[in-house]
Amino acid sequence: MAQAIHLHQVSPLKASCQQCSLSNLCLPLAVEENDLERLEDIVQQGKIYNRGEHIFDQSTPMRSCFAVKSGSVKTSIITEGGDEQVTGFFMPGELVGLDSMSSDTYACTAKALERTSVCEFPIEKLEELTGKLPELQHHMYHLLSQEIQNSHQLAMLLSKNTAEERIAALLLSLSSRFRRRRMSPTNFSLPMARNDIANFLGLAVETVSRVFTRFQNQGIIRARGREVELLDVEALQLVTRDFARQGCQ
Amino acid sequence: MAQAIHLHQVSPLKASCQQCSLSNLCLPLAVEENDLERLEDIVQQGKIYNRGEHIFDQSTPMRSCFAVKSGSVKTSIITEGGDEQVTGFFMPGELVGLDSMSSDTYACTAKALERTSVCEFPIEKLEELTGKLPELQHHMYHLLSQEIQNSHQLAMLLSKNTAEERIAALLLSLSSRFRRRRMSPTNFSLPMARNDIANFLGLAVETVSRVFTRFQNQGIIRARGREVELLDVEALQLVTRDFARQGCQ
DNA sequence: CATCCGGGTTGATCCAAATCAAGCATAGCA
DNA sequence: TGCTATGCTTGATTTGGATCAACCCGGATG
Repeated sequence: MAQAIHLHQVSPLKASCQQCSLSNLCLPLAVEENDLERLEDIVQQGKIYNRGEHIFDQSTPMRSCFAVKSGSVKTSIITEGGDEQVTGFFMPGELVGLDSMSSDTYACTAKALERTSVCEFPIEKLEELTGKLPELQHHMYHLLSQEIQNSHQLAMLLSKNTAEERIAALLLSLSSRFRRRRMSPTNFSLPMARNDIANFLGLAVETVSRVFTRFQNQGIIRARGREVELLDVEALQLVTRDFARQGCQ
Repeated sequence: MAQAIHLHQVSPLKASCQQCSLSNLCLPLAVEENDLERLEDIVQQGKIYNRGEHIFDQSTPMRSCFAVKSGSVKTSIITEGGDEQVTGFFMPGELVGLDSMSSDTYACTAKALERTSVCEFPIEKLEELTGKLPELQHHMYHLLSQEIQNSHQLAMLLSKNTAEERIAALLLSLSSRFRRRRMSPTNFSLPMARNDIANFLGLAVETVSRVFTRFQNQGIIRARGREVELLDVEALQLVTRDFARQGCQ
């Protein structure tokens, strides 16, 4: 292990949540400054995964959840039939594996969409720590419930909205997540393939492609491969809202 | 300690999880016998709601989550446009409100589908207690993650499955939940209207109706209004294909 | 008792998106 | 340099379920 080489040095494996630029998005935000090292004690920081590598696999023993440090992660369920259902995309500062929290085995597979580094939180130690730090416990509950809400939101998108609305919603979601990280909310590169977008949104790849070009022709976005520029955010928001309004007619 | 007043009486408000027939499905299952009264201390038991009454409302301050004691509950999100999206049905022994856990306001509205009694767990006290009882905390995490998984399953159903598969899956889910309660898994009455089923599964009412009669003509079920009899469970499982999961515990 | 009304069923028509089918661009590789 | 694989786009055709429309039934109401 290349990492072992570094061990006798200035302990690069010892996490330093304080210095992490994501500390205001990630778990540290819920921890008092003087308790922070207790969190740092249980974290294993800096694991790197290459594009396509699995961080954990569905049905294997659940040991940890993971915070994305850089890169991005896709989670998906594989059915017995071999069908894949993408259940989420995770960006820096976000926690992966919450859907398997306190389960015996992972409920989904997590795969790096690009070169990705993560911080690992062993579940036993995390549970133990949340028992001692009410703020952290509160935050964990909040994250978990948030995840449920997200999923309900997705279900709503899938059951009630058109292809255009779904894609507009995804673009806006990504946009706001980039903004949170102080990156451009209008000019970013999609971490995932069209295929993954289609799967996630319950569409055929062809439909995703068509909607992208339609948006482009309308001057709402500009897209070249995975590079995307949102030219008219208002229009995108309008697309997602129009449908909600139709209920009134 | 106000509850102590009632203790020498017949204690109508004092919860008695021990005697509750659902204790092996509900929160008490995670609590040691000698800690049980700490759980009982924070519960407000026996609230009754009539058909159609709201247990809590979306966007109002989140105070408690609720265990269904008898009857059944429907949760739904209302969009700005007035659209309703049913997010779940809850039966005795199940916890409602987890999607709003540790949020400021409720993320959905919970409505009694019939005359329903619930036990109320004030969220602050519950959080405090889970900090002291690791088993209970573990169970809460488990319930929350389970809820995420259920929602992912629903998303998959909505994005990949046909009308017949969705309805078969719902019937099987209800069936297994009745079985857990030691009730007939093949002969029960639906707590919800066709309308709610349609909304929940992302279908039109007409489609739901058609599928029911189709199943009936195929001899898979017998349905008269809300009364349902599953005549051929194997056939139903076959319809759902790789969607055989969804069992709990 | 007639009426009304919400919930449920059934039939006819239409449409958004899936599917089928090519073709194109880029990257990795021998 | 060409070959293959992979991802993306575009066009033609098909289809599952939505929508529109009518009707039925049973229980509540005046």
